[in-house]
Amino acid sequence: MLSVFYLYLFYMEKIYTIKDIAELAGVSKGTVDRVLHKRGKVSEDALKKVNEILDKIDYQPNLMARSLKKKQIYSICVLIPDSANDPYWQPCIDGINEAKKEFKSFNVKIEIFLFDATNTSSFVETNKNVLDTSPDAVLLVPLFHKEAIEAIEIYNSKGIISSIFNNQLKSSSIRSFVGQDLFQSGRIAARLLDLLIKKGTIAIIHIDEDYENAIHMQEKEKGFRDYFNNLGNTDFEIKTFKVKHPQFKSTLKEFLDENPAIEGLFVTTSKAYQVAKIIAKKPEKKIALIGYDLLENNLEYLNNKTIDFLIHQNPKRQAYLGATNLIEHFIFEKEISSEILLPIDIINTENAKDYFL
Amino acid sequence: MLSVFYLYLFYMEKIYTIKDIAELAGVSKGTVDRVLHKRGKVSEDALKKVNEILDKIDYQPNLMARSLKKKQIYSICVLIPDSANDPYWQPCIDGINEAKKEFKSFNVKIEIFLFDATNTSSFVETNKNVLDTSPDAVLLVPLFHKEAIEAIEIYNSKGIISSIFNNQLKSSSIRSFVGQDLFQSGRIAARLLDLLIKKGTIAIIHIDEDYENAIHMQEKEKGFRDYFNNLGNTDFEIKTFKVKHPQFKSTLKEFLDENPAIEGLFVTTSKAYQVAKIIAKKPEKKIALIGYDLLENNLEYLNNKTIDFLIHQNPKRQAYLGATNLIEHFIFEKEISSEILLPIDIINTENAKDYFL
DNA sequence: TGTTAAAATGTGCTCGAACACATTAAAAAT
DNA sequence: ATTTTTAATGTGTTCGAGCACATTTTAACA
Repeated sequence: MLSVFYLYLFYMEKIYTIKDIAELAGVSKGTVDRVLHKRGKVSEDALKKVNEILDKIDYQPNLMARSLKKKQIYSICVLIPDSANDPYWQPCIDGINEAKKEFKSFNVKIEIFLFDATNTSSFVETNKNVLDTSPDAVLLVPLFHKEAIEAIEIYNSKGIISSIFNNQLKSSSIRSFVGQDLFQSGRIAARLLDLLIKKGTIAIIHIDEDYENAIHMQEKEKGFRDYFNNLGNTDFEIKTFKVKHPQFKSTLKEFLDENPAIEGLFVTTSKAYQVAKIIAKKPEKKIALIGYDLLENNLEYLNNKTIDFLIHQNPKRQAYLGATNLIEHFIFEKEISSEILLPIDIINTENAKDYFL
Repeated sequence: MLSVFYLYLFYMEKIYTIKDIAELAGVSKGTVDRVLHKRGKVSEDALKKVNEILDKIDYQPNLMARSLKKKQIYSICVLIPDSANDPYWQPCIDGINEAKKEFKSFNVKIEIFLFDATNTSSFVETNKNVLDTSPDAVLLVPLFHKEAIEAIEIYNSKGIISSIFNNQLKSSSIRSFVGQDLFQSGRIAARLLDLLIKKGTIAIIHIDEDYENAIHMQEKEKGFRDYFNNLGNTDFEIKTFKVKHPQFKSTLKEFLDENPAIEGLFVTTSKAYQVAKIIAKKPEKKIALIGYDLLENNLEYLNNKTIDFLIHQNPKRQAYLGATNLIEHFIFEKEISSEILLPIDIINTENAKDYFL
């Protein structure tokens, strides 16, 4: 019964055009256009008549017609670390290419610029190259704090929109950040270990890279400790272990030998496989291990159950959303979301392959 | 150096129009149009000339212009169970509305039809109503096997595209399915329990509803058992416990009392909270509990740690992807993906809120 | 060869928004 | 009162694809 009425409304929902408004207001479409775009040269009388109509109806400009007319091509440059040095970044490139493909028939050009993640000057240089193309927006991974801020300030002064993803960075010149809540991410790891083991020592392992991971690791540790602090008195002891790459193997072995009570490990970077390699050789005792990112190496140890869980930072989706946020701003005049926080995916042996979309 | 060359290519990448092709081939745009749309009435000579050009260039029709011209409004009807009876379905409605909003400026009208999940004839009736609007496509949750097949056959005979989501259903008339791999979903639950407990009895609990969950539950059980079978000889014993709603409480209590060795429970439907309510009253022993879906009730018991993990079936995204798959077919002429399997999200206390996007 | 039918090709308008340009009305200056 | 200036309003073209219709070319037949 009622559905007939709704059906009626459904089909009645008129889509108004500028011409419709002009006729309703008794003016020409030129005048309506001037009102809509506040171009002036409209008498008070005409302005009132048009606004009265606009108040009454819900005018939605036809975006097809608009972007057909506006021949402007928006250009977006994306700066990502070269995946040759670190496979973590490959999904980002895939994500950008997906966005590119999806919007290929629209007036946007997206270009990827790769830089060397181990080399600050490569980052600076690449930003210079990007600037030379004078794009409308830049999406970048701000690996190098100081240099990123500098680059973003320059973009901002030239009216170029900058968005970042993967790494958080505070600056009023940044229009958008896409990433994860790292504090929460640490809490998730803590909750998982809390379920896996009941007592003993847990170590937070920071494997530092050549480039800046400090903020990442600190936030994760804070969240991790926060979880156990809020638990109240438990049978857990939590230690932090920092290590740089070269002497990594021997020092970690030492650390484990010195702390026989260790029952669980939380590796705050994507290098859990390096830890797994070591503890896999100690089959006398199963140590719970949690790490980050679906790298080949990590998956290998996940599948042989040396790693219990991996936390997925979803770099592909981060890059994709960073790009589409900008694209949709340009072609659909959407607001740019200032912060997009992705869900933090928990991965085990069985759902790992699902996340390679 | 090299980048200058790429830059050049980048800006040179010409976007061809039908007019361009016509000029290049030395024919009129009408002829090009006939070739592109295989409308016939083209001489072999002209066909060859146009195809030669088309082979050389990468012609991408301007979708703005196309959808501006084609005033046809595609209509898609979506059939979802009413969330008044089962809150599981509310996110589906949200997902459809999101798709609706996203594509509101395009020539698509999406209408949601709700039916009563506990009532077969409501489903049949709603399908009749949908048929009366003669839509271009139907997206439905095929809760009732036989009736769904029948409805889909009718749609097919009228040239209406049908897609399904949430429940798998085999029929050659179905163009698309969006859902999860339920077998794998069972394996994930198994892996989680394998990590939570080392030995003892594990029960698979099927809480049957009035409507058809049978295939769902069977597949999940198969996957669950498959995981443990492949583990080889373990200290686990796996039991299955089926129960219908009315006598639920007492029979489950009985079952637990009769099986004191039970260490873990896997509830194959979204009713884990009902089990949690019972075991929460037995604090003398922590029983590991895994269930499905982020319902209010489930989250409550997840947060007080009676439920250890929930598996997220992502109904919102299922509905959203089901809709966009069809929408993009109509407006961008994309191929309809015949099967979209969503990742199976593992939820604990800490990442639960992330999944309410 | 001339006439007609059929096939092939080309032309021109439309969709809605944007904007340049033409036209008209009102105000200011002579 | 008439011209000039300025403000206000209207008209018409463009974007690219799609399609109806007009026109031309070729084939068929008397």
